[in-house]
Amino acid sequence: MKQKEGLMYETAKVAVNAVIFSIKDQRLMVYLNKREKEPFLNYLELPGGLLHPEETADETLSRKMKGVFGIKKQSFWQFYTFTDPKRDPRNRTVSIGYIALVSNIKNTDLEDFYPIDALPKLAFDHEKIIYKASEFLKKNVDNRFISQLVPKVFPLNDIQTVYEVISQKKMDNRNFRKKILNSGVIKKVEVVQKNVKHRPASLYQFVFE
Amino acid sequence: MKQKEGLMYETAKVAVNAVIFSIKDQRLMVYLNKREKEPFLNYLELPGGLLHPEETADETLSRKMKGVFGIKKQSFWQFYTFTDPKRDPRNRTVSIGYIALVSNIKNTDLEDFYPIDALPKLAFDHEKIIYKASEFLKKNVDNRFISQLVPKVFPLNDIQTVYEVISQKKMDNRNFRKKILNSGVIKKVEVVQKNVKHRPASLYQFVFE
DNA sequence: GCAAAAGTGTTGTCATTACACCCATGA
DNA sequence: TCATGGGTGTAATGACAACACTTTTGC
Repeated sequence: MKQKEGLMYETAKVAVNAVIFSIKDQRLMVYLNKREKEPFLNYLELPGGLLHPEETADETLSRKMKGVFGIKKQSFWQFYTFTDPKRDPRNRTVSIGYIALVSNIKNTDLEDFYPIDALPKLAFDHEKIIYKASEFLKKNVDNRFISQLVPKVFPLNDIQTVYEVISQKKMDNRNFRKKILNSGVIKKVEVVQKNVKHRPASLYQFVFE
Repeated sequence: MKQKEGLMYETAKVAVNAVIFSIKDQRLMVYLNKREKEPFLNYLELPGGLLHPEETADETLSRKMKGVFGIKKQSFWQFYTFTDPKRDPRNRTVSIGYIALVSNIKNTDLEDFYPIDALPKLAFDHEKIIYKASEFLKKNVDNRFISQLVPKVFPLNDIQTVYEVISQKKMDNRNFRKKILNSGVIKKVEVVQKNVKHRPASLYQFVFE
């Protein structure tokens, strides 16, 4: 139960990795970059990076996410730390995993999102990190998360789709509407959809203080 | 979004710390040791230690917990990683926090458990770690956790107390019994309490496969 | 008028809450 | 016989599930 100091203890690099989820065409997507150097040259990988000397992991993530999809401080969550001694073949690196959720994907970024149910082989242990992240997400389906995955205003049916994709089950449309409207977490706004080739939907927004 | 390699990145020591909870006299208790060296000489601290070169954090924790309260592999959970650059005044150390739950405290160990609502000043950031751990516990009240906090067989009312202490609210005794019995997670065993100076209680056990 | 998605109510079942008294034992 | 915790039932309320058709728009 006591610690011994000594030469037997190594040090490690400490990294953060962000699993940035979004939803497109009723599929859960994750943001990946192509590696441009060894190891794992040309493999896809999660964004991330090493902690600077004076930074907390949250600060590292903020820095790395600056300007990316408008991800702000309150919209990411630490979910697990990966410590397999062989996870980086170069030297020992532990990775602190974060989840972030984004809604408004610019068209230029769209090609960097991949459906999580059909990923190729990724760099390092990033498949494992993504798997653990989606388990976490599913286990914590909650309006705070959901609200990150839709734009500021949205039709009710869109948010139902988000619930369905994350929880991986279909819901009854009437029951869903009753429940979310009675819960008081969303309210109607005074504009409606335009330029859709069907009946325009009323739009809603979350009412978090 | 891309990583740059270079001298600007430091390395860090990586530690685990275990927040070992138990319940005594309807209070949530945590296991602490007295530090026998600087820094924080004579302050109380959480048990833990540094990762060895070939270990995952889980393995480090298993090693440290070997023989301690009979804590086995399946009975601890990683909950958060602490990365404040100043959390250890000697050198940079990140700490991966784990929760463990124990029920059978031997009398000789009793004095090492402290009620979490009246802790003195602790070593390092261990107060913060304990706070975060109890938040996690409260948010994840669940039979898998609860079953770790009671002996193999127990009276129904004991387990109600455990629920009450963790969720921090009182429950109605009749409703609690109905609910837990209907849920099918516990079953009666064929012995009853003895040597109590009141009506002896029937005893139950969890029925996890 | 057709395609496409939006929107709407009722009923049955089940889970949750509130609530107060008698029982079995040891001292 | 008293103190201590163990053990029990019923009624009201609220949440959730199942279920099918009409509405509004663009083309």
